[in-house]
Order: sequence, then C-alpha cells, then structure tokens
Amino acid sequence: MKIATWNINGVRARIDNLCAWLQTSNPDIACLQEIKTVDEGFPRESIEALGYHVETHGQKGFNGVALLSKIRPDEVNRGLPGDDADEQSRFIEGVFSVPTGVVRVVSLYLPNGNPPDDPVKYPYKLAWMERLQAYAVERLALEEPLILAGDYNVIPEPHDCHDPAVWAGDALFLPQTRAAFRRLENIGLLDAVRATTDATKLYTFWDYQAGAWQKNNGIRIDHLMLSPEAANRLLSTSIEKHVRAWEKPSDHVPVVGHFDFTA
DNA sequence: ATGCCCCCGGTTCGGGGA
Repeated sequence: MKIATWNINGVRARIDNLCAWLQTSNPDIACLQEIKTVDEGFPRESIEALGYHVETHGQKGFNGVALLSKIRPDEVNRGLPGDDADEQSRFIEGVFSVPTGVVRVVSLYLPNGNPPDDPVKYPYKLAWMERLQAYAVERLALEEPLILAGDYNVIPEPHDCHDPAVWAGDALFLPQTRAAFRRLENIGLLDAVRATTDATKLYTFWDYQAGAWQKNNGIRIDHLMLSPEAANRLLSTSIEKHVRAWEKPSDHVPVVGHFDFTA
C-alpha cells in the first residue's frame, strides 16, 4: 500500500500536474496540503475520474488540506483538536479499513511561523505543535497504525538542508522548533524517510527563486511520521523528486511510504 | 542587505509562502 504526502501549492493551478502524478505514481492514499481553495472550488471531478475518493478541508485563498484515496474512508475528521478559535484549515484525518484492521491517516500543514519575532505567527506555530503532540499522544494510546503525513515546516537536522547557516534564524529551523519536533519523535513517532535511508542531500522543497532546484539548494520539511504499529508495516520510502522538473511544478515534491497491510 | 518566484483575491498590488 502506497501512502503519499504532497504540498501541491494550489490545486487548481496544479490540477494537470496532480492528475499526471496520480496516474504515474498511483498512490493508494494521497495527502495534499496548500490546496488554496474552499471545498466547493476543489476540482474533484477530474480526480474522481481517476478512481479516487476525495475529502477536503479547505479555506479561501491559502492553506487547505485534502485526502485522496482509492478506498473510501470509514470516518473523516477535520481540524486539529485543542483550539476551537483556530479557523485555519490545516488538518484532516481519515480512518481506512485494511486487511490487518484499520490505518489512520492525517494530512497536515503545520504553520510556517515566520517571521519568528512576529507576535502571532511563531507562537501560533509552537502552540500548533503542542496541540499536535497532545493529539498524537491520544491516538498513540489506540495502538493502531497511524500515519501523520504532511508539510511540517520543520527542518529536523542540519543535514536536512543544503546550507544550515542560511536557516539559522528561521522559524523552520530554530532550536525551539526542532525541540518540538523531537518531542513528537520521543513520544513514539518515527520519521519514515530517515528510518529507511542513510542518504544525504534528501530534500522535499526547493524554492522557486535563485535557481534553487538547479543547485539542489533544498530542505527536507515534508514528513511521514509513524506510530510503532505503522512503522512495523513500513517497507520503504521514496521522494519523488522528478516531479519538481515538470512544467509549472509545485515547490514541494511527493514523499511516499510503502506499507504492507496484508494480513 | 534585498530580491529573485509563485498562487490567490481581485485588480494591475498586497498577503502569504519558506
């Protein structure tokens, strides 16, 4: 079973790209971020035509997440618990039946947090990470396969970026950000890519500016975080960076986990 | 030191991204 995450950077601007990727990569479940549309504006027909069920949690203009899946989810929940006043659409959870039972899959878009000295943005990011941890603690107690997939806007370690010095004061790489990410690992979530490879220079995002892609000046910020029950089913991961060279690309590429959920 | 580039809303620029 192939479960992928991809920050699409505007699903309406990228629908041809998305359909081409679905047809070639053929994921069973795709977690999208930054769909940048309200639910009514999501181009669901062209995706349904490829055999996918579509669940969205959008908003006007920016943010927005979605779950595309070949099997219909038994349950869908929208919004990260812990703050009823938070109106940003950054979290959607689906529960899917598999031969071994269920797998719970989340598409999440963690706040960027820049600039760090902004009175609202960085505190919002850190608070969101605390809420995510509280949610994860609760879900981990279920002892189910759980896959928290998405754009975390976190560079976990210096080798997860081309030039750590450039990112030193950035909300994606500040010590507090990295510490919050480590807490997610320490409660029992496994970074699937790092668990399956020792390769260096693995990135999932390359800025549109200054020829970052051509120079491989990237960062690894899109992650699949796994509960122990999901980690035990993990076969391999891949970063599908070839799509970054397509015409009119997203600045992120899909990150894919292959799982064996056969009984 | 700053901007490079891109999407969106809605207008010819600003907000947001990272």
